[in-house]
Amino acid sequence: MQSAARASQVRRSNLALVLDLVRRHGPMSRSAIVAATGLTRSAIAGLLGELTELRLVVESPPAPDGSPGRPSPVVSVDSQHVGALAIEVMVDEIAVSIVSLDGAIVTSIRRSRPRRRLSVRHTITDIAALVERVDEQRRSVGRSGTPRNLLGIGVSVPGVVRGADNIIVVAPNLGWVEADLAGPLAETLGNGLAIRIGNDADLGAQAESLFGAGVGSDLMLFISGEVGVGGGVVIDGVPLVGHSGFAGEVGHLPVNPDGRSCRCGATGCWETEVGEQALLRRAGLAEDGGTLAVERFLALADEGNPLALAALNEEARWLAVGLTGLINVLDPDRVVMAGLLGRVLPYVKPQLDRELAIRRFRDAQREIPILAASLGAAAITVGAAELAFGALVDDPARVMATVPSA
Amino acid sequence: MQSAARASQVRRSNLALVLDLVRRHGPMSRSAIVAATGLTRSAIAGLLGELTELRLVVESPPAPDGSPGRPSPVVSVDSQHVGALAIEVMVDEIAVSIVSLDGAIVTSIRRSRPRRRLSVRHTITDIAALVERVDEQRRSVGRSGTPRNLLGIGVSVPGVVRGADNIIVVAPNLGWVEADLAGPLAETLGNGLAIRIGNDADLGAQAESLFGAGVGSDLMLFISGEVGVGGGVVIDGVPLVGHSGFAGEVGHLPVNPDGRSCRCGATGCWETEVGEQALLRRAGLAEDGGTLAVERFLALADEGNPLALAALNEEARWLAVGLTGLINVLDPDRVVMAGLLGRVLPYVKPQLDRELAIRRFRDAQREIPILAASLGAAAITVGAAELAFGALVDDPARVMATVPSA
DNA sequence: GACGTTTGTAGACAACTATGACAAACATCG
DNA sequence: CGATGTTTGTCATAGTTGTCTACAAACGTC
Repeated sequence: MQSAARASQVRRSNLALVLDLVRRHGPMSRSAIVAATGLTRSAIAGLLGELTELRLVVESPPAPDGSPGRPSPVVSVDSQHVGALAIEVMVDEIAVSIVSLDGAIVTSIRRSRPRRRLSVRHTITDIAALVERVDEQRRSVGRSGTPRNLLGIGVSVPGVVRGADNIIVVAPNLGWVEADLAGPLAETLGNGLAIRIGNDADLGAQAESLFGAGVGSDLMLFISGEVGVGGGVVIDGVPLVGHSGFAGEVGHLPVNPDGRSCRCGATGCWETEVGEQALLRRAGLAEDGGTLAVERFLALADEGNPLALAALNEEARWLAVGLTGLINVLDPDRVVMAGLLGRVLPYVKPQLDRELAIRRFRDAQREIPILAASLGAAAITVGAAELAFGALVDDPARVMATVPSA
Repeated sequence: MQSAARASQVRRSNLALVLDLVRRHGPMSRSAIVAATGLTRSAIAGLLGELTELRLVVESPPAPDGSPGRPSPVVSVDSQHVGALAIEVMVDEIAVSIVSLDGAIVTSIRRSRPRRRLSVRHTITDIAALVERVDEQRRSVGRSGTPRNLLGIGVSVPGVVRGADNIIVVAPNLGWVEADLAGPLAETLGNGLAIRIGNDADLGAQAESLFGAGVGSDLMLFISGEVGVGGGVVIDGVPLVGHSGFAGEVGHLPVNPDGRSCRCGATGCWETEVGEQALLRRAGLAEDGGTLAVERFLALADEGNPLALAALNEEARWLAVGLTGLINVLDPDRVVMAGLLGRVLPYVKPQLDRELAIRRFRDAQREIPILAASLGAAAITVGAAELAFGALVDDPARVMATVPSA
């Protein structure tokens, strides 16, 4: 049940509303905020005063734009005061970044790692080392663009994460089952920052929804094809989490009962038909070739290699099958494809559109835009940081009360 | 974007909250409302005073229950003052009912109709005649349980409805395409009541969520198998409508690329594998046998007829395939099956559970309850009425201002 | 019948936004 | 260049709402 509204919640809600608006929209004039929110000038003045005092936004002197009337000062997100630590755990790499409140990646360090260091314990050690280096950079003088305070830590993981207790239920490519990363990591880092874990595709989805190809969408379906195929659904800017935090696992949509058996134990999952390995296999390349093989494949496709084109044909067919189901169930206003799927989209788009037109039975007039993600690899970084910013956007005053030099 | 909070919206929100609570929970003591909402006794007193004045709830004298302390009066929904007209358009039948605010069906008239009267024009004529009769009953003296004011009209249709303009995009079994039922119907009835149209499965889903097997769910997946297979998703009591109002069309989830071609033009839709016709066909009965054949089939299954049991086996298999996908994408806390699927559920449940356990790859510990709907045919009636009550639960004061004898 | 407990009521209080008047900052026009 | 009209920020005031506190009412228990 939604909780009851109190008078004080109004302030909290409006504070969050304005902050969220400026974050999504980017720098905007004070009067534009008045227009967008419907609140009065006095109310906005009060809210912006508080947000400025909390050092979450800054007001710049107005820039006369040639229209009559007194010009309105421009409000932007303050990128100097608070930021978040974004940690990305991938199969062959670990990355630690600092993201400022406006969604900019300020610092980022990536380090590849051998397959034998995939355990949770090794991962934590490696993360701690990178965090140390990033923190040095942050503290070092001369770097002025860096936020002075970290609000929290967001971790992206290629696996299923239970929202309730931050436990990684299963991460097939890492070989993790019911793994607790957040607890030991917090202990190791020992900086008291709150840690939240999220599924990489879900985080990418939220980032694209906030700052990328999903801006303005009321129901975005996000599909990310990396080694596996993941997905996320964002409704009016709010990620669909599901009952246990598992929503969006589109990779294991059954599409082909006669298909190959999947890592998950089932048969004919979407992932086994449209994932990286399927694409490489059909093109006659090594299934486990990784990034190199993918680049090779894309080059072949550019050259018009028949085997590669045939593989893309199959890809389009199976993409259409899965997308049809998802579109029928969710009725999104757009589909955003990221990772490998975003890269092959230009090649498969025409056939994909044709197949979708055949398979979707109603309202064929309206074509659902299928777009490539626009943030690239940054999406997951920004999305992970959003895990830490979430509390802030929910209740700015409460969170900032815990920051030292507020 | 969510709109800004104002002081007056607090009142509106809390008024709606309390009304919604009492509607969902049923009669409850005033102190229970205080506990459930977290508001103070004074605040609840004010809100209940207003709701009582609006004649939406009634307070009965407290019934001492043996516990110490002053007993609290019992608050229940006032079923006497406002109601809604629920109209169900089905293939072989039309029904018009009056539903009171507490979700009780007060009056209901059903009339079967021949296949040749399926056109929109005929449908409107038939509805008007039934509404006339229902209205007579309502006005007739002696019927004291009937609400004195109708707030609006909700219409359930077995087809895809575009939320924005109330247009029935397509209703395959009625042969309708881009049909406007609401406009002409409003003109014919001429009573000025607002008409809203909804998909039958969506409405059933909402009703089950409010008063049936979905009570207390945070993400319910509802699947209704009548002639076709429809579905609905209800998140925290709010139906998922999608961008255009099409969400929940699970019947056309592609599950079998080698399957039969579907009415929708695609191939291997879930509906063609688990729908009524598939079940009858596999049992060796006439596909188009309708209700009679279904009853025959269930009788055969009860007797242990091998062909019927084999058909149920196949049914369970394909149910599992579709459900796996939906569960992976949506992560519901329960699945509610209605119509024919609800009736065959007891037969297929064991095998369905086994197949789901194999196919679902993670968190296998937690079994997702699969329940039969508990409202039966009443679900759609109640759900249709909810289309009319929706505005009330959203902003009670505004809506009641338009009711005459408020 | 006294006591403790729970609950409804009433008034003072605090928090918030709305309203309206006024001053400041701009463009335009003569 | 100055007068005029427009837009905007600021300030004090008013209105609405829920909270808090004290008190009375209604119950069970001893």
